[in-house]
Amino acid sequence: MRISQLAERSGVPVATLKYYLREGLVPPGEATSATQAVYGQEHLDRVALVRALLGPGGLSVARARVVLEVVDDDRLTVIDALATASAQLPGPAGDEQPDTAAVREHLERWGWVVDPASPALRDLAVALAAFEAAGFEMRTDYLDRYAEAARALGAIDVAEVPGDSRAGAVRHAVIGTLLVEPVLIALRRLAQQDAAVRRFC
Amino acid sequence: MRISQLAERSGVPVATLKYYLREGLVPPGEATSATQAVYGQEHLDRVALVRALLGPGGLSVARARVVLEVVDDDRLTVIDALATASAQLPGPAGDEQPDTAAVREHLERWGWVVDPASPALRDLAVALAAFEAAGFEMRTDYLDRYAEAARALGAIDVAEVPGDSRAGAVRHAVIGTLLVEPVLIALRRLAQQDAAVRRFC
DNA sequence: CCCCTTGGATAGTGTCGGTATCCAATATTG
DNA sequence: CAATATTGGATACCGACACTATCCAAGGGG
Repeated sequence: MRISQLAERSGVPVATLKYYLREGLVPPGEATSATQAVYGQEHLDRVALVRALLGPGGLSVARARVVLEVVDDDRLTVIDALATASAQLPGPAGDEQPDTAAVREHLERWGWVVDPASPALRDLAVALAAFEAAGFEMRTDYLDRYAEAARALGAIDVAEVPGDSRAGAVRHAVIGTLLVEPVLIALRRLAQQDAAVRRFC
Repeated sequence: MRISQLAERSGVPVATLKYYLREGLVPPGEATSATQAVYGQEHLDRVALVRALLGPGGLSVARARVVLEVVDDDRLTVIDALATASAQLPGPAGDEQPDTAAVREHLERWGWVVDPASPALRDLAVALAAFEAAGFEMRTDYLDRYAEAARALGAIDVAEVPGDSRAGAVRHAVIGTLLVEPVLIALRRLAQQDAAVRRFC
């Protein structure tokens, strides 16, 4: 199909598709001449993925490009791809360099094995600092119960990753991690409402 | 204290404080003359809260203003305040009006009681739609396990809300909901890493 | 043959947080 | 009391970002 058809089927304006092509979020179509290219189902899928990453996923164009490059790179192992990509996932804003000692202590208590350079470590430290800066106290037993729930979630997710193909595994792990986050947030808010109704009504 | 001291102690530039005052995120200080006002500890706390909402909380200035108005409004019940405020919390982007029938079916299966008009309901439907639009399948048993974990989280949170003062309860419920989200996201990513290491290494 | 679409480049738009500047009124200090 | 500094308030400006519009020459289809 040509770009106008790609625009029509994906629901994304031609000008925006050109922008995505320019930014490297969508691979170029197969050129049939200097001013013509054809696009296939793969491009349609890719555009849908890009829209999901930029919209609900909350990624900027620059971060989405890096994530997609990682997903596309066949040389990386699943672990490496996950680590590289997760560094691009949106975390708490700011470029502070928080003290992660307390966080690493928690992880040790839970028996979690993670890369000490992981950006999620920093994200957690920043998130906890922001919580306390806003005037709340993060109690250890509260955090421990949260960690236990998170451990269950992580186990579910990793069990879900297909083991047969590297590309499929990376794609599922990276994109799944990101796009399930809004699902989890919405579920938690609904669960809070249910619990609040039971307690206060 | 005067505005320059407020700026110094909070670490926020004077120009930005003026911006927050203009936008109604921070209440005006007590005017002592036409060109002078004094600020107290309450303002310092408020500025810290605003920074947390705008930064890690991910709220826009406009949404933060509504959330703060709700928290400040003594006439609302805890449930009403939670509902009003949670409508301002950042959900998946976009202004689509998704079909929530499937989501309400899930809730019924889980036995959750929530306001059918809740924005979180819409957020969940949008998040699930985005996940599927990106080419993934959301299996019922996967979602069920996520819901079970979310239920545990919601119960923890609501048990945490102080029952003695309305203002404290609303503040804790609204702000706590929001600021714990980045903590949960970071915990999940760390848990995934741990689980991935155990599976793939 | 001739108009239409295309790829490619470039410039413009709207929003949004945040800054910078200016001003007259008022404190503070010597 | 006078010189200097600070303030509140208004307004203009800024840079980042995700598009969006325009223009152009080169093909392609009828």
